[in-house]
Amino acid sequence: MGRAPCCDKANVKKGPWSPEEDEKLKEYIEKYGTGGNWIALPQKAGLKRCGKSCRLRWLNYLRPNIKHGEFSDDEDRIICSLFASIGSRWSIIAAQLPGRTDNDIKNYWNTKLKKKLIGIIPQSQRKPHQSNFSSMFQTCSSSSSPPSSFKGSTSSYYHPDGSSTGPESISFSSSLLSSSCSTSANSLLHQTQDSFVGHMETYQVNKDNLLLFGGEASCSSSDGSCNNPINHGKEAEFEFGRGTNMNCFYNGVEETQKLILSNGGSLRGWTEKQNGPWGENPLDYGFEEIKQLISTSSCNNFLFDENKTGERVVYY
DNA sequence: AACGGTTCCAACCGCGGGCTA
DNA sequence: TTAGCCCGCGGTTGGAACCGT
Repeated sequence: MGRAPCCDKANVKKGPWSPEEDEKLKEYIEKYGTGGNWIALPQKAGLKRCGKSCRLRWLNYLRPNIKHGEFSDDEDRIICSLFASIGSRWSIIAAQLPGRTDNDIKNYWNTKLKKKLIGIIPQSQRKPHQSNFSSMFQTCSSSSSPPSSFKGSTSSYYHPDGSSTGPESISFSSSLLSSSCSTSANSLLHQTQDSFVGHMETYQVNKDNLLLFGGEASCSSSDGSCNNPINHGKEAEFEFGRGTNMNCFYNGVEETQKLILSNGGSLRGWTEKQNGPWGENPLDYGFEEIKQLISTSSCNNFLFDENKTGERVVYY
């Protein structure tokens, strides 16, 4: 059973916006704001448009400080590295590029940037698709030697049938420490992804506000954030992906935490979500393939060095 | 100039998730 | 707990603009 339509489709205008409609919408929002209700807005503003259409028009075109036109090399690099890091999460990528909208970036990627990358290396040099645990972490070519806290260990893995294996060890790439990454790479170390779920036995927050796994604390997450991480002594449910940070909430205030697995830190229950952004091709070219293209292209400030990362792959 | 193919981007669509009653 | 509502996201599409012949 499908959901009810958001508006009366027979009585709403579709297609390109006229300057008059733009003016009406802009004027209304500048005067009254959105009121937190896009569905009711078009009627109040005297527009025969769907609320979603109004929202899109405002966000992608009318709102102040929207940047149109050519993307700079820096923006290209950020998009490349973020795509390699988190896939087609356009809203997250857009958040790193002031003035750009997710739609803009999506279009730019699909029409230009991807082709640019694909044109860079010949087909014969491209690897077949693969899904690799290590791909969840970005590495930096400029990194210094990794500190001891780069290695984590798992107490066990569990499977959908309830069985478990282990212990196993996982080593993580040096990019887990943002200090070893380039400035541009740092800018993308922001958003946690949701394609790996797991269970962290313990962690702690050190004086530098870094989350150190292997200490005493707890973290709970189902969406890439963890709640009440300050509570100690409990195991932590978490979910995170290719980002290196976890978004946590302290008394309702979101903070981004850098994620470091320390020696003795305990991970268990790694599962890779089926049909997640890493399990399927985000575009005609697979994520891994695009990533490889990026790693061998002009975006190579953000190299993915598979040799420095763990090789453990856990599948259903 | 005319035509057909391609590119680009604004806009649409459906879905998932959060919120609330 | 559940159902309804809305928002925001990512994928897709339609058509205008552009380009080559």
